[in-house]
Amino acid sequence: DEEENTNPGSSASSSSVTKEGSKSSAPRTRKKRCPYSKFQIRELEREFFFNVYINKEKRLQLSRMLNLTDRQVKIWFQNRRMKEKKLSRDRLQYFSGNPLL
Amino acid sequence: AVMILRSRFLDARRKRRNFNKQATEILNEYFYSHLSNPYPSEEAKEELAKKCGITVSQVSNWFGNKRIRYKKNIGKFQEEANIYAAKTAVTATN
DNA sequence: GCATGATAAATGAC
DNA sequence: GTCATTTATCATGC
Repeated sequence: DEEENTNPGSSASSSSVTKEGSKSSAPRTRKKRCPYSKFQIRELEREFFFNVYINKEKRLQLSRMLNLTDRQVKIWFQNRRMKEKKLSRDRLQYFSGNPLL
Repeated sequence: AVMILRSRFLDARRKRRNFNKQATEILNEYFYSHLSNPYPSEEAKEELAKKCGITVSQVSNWFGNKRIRYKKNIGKFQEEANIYAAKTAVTATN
């Protein structure tokens, strides 16, 4: 069930140029949200289990393996840490009878 | 036992349940009375959460969804906007 | 069948 | 780095 990620421009070695190579620092269109595949998530989660903070070396290695950009892996770890924090807050609230009342 | 509870909790994250009508009223009242800047402060969120009987995260989710869905189709919410505008106008005159 | 709440990528403030 | 947020997607309610 592993549909590989057809990331627009991720594999392409050429077209990573900002449009209109001339002067206009164009208001870059926000990158469309692209859900990651099960395989990508598993590998990211596996690394997150070992260290919540990933170093630059492993980040580059992981980005190549998963066909993601270095920036995407970095942001994934940031979001994942926020998710972990939220889960902790929710667990606390869940097991305490009286959170905010 | 704890593991079962924990797993059930994690699975229940996405088990959506609609808010009751009163909570939706309160949230909409705030949203349409702050339409120019529908970004409640952290304190305002906590108070809304308390009044609505939901969590602060749920308040944030509601405003996030409301802002973008309102912006994406203002016309669809026009009737709703008029209702709450009239409601707040009445309370203002009293 | 969409409305709605929650979550997952992506951005930007700080 | 954190963190509120935007946006699209997901999963459910009805």
